[in-house]
Amino acid sequence: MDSRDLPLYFELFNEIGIIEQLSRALFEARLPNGLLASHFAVLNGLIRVRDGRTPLDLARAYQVPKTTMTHTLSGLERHGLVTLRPNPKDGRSKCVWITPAGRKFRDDAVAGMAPEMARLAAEIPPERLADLVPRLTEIRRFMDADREE
Amino acid sequence: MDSRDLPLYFELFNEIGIIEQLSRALFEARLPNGLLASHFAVLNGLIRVRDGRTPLDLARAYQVPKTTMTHTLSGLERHGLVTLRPNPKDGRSKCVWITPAGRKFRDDAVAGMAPEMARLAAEIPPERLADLVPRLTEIRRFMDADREE
DNA sequence: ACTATATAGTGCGATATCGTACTAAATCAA
DNA sequence: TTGATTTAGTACGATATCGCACTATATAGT
Repeated sequence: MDSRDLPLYFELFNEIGIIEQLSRALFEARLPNGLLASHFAVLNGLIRVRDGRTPLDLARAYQVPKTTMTHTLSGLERHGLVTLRPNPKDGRSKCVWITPAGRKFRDDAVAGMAPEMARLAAEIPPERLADLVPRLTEIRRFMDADREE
Repeated sequence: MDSRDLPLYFELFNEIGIIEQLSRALFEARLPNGLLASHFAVLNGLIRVRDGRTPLDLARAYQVPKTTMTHTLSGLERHGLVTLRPNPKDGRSKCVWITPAGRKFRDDAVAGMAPEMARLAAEIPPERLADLVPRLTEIRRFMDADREE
């Protein structure tokens, strides 16, 4: 790699970091009481992929230490948004199930974000994202795979 | 906005969130002792833009509460990487200056990341970023401006 | 000038994140 | 089968992040 290209890669991650911070702030401003983006992300994954997965599966999916996932799940359970049951296939493990309240909470959060997304869409139309998102996915996939070596 | 476009925007922020997490982990793995990405980011900004700015300026630049910036700066000062001096133009305020040690620390961190960036560059060549980064910048600028209303 | 308001930084408490170490259960090795 | 190793989850402690409230200084209104 030409060393003159290095700043470009730093700039990429810099922009991504700032957007992440802004989007998280935007998001959390619409979530009630003690619930954060991390809680929403887990609920969202339980619906988008499937529920019944183990805490460790979820920790790997979200790239967080398992202790962090334990903490996040305990918060979700305290709010009645998920239930933890023993894993019938492994006595050490548990399975995470989303509750009706959890599903409603997630749907409401998504609906609440729609106006914000519409404001962004007015500036950046979907056609421009159709090209952008796959490129980010490509980068994410590579980094995710690269990490495991 | 067509409601069918909504998932695309969620996917955008989802990808950005994951990449941010992976890049931060990659980055912090290369930083010594008690120093995190937040510390590096501040040092980097003091060099990229200029030093001598106030803590509040920095807090705004990085979209963090001023209490968080106070904490981050105290950590940097404890490690001798920045110095805080009274602001000659405002008795309530201070100015943040990077030290030679801080400059060296930042340069070393950048150099240490070069191999990681090179691995990414082997997969995603700079030509593809040349187009990607400005688009992210556009989104970031809009969100940043939108936030202040 | 004097008062009211706004602003810069910090102390403090609450919660989040994460590393280390531990327990219990599963798997592997012989 | 038995003992060693691996794995799932958690308890605990350290630090990060952030909101609230406070002090000191600056600015605006009169």
